[in-house]
Amino acid sequence: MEQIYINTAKMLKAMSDPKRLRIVDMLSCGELCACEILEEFHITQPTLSHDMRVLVEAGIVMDRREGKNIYYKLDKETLDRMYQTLGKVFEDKPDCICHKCRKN
Amino acid sequence: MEQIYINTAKMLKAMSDPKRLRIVDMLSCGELCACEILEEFHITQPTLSHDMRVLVEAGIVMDRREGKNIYYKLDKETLDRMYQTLGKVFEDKPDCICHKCRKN
DNA sequence: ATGATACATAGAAAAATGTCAATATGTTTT
DNA sequence: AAAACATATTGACATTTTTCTATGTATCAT
Repeated sequence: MEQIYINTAKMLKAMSDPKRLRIVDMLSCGELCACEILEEFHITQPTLSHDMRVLVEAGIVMDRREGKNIYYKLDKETLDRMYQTLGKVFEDKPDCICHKCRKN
Repeated sequence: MEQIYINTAKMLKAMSDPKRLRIVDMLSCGELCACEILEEFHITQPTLSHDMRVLVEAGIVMDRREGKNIYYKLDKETLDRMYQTLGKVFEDKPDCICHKCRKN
């Protein structure tokens, strides 16, 4: 399987949970620390910590420590690339496998 | 959790598997029957059948029977709406929760 | 009708995921 | 140094997902 599908699928998977998708939405306009995010959900702190790690490892979110807090923000460049890639996946393409099939 | 996140997350989840994402890519330029898709993967027929059902149930793909074959194609309208929604999730928004947090 | 072809369903096993309570780590405050 | 605070890690358990083999169903060809 080509790497592009693997990478993109990993990011999609990270956002394929309603609460993680909402977290991305919350982060889309700026940084938030874990405690601010936690307030919006009925989950325990370790659960959020795990969810944030999923987003960070997918490359969607970046984290930094400031004193006691960890601040999270979107990696807009990565997210943008992913969005563009996804657009291409949805688009018609002249070299698509289905055209090969149709020749038979 | 708001329905928009639930619906969108469900579609993302359906595409969060590399092979299913590739199937969407293959379908982006036209219809294909199950056997044509199957040729491109090293999976059994029941596995593909299951994957296609995931895509259909997410609303991403439509199916129809023609003789012995089942043809699959993308539901472009649904996919387009999802893509637009995702774009809005990634965008900065004036009414974002993070602005509320920042006021405190 | 029979057999062949294309796909779906059922059942099962292994792997991944989601979630929690308990505890550890790093940072600030006192 | 001790306490308090914010977050991470560990270990456990339940649920979901992935994938297979075996079997069922629908359609076509003979």
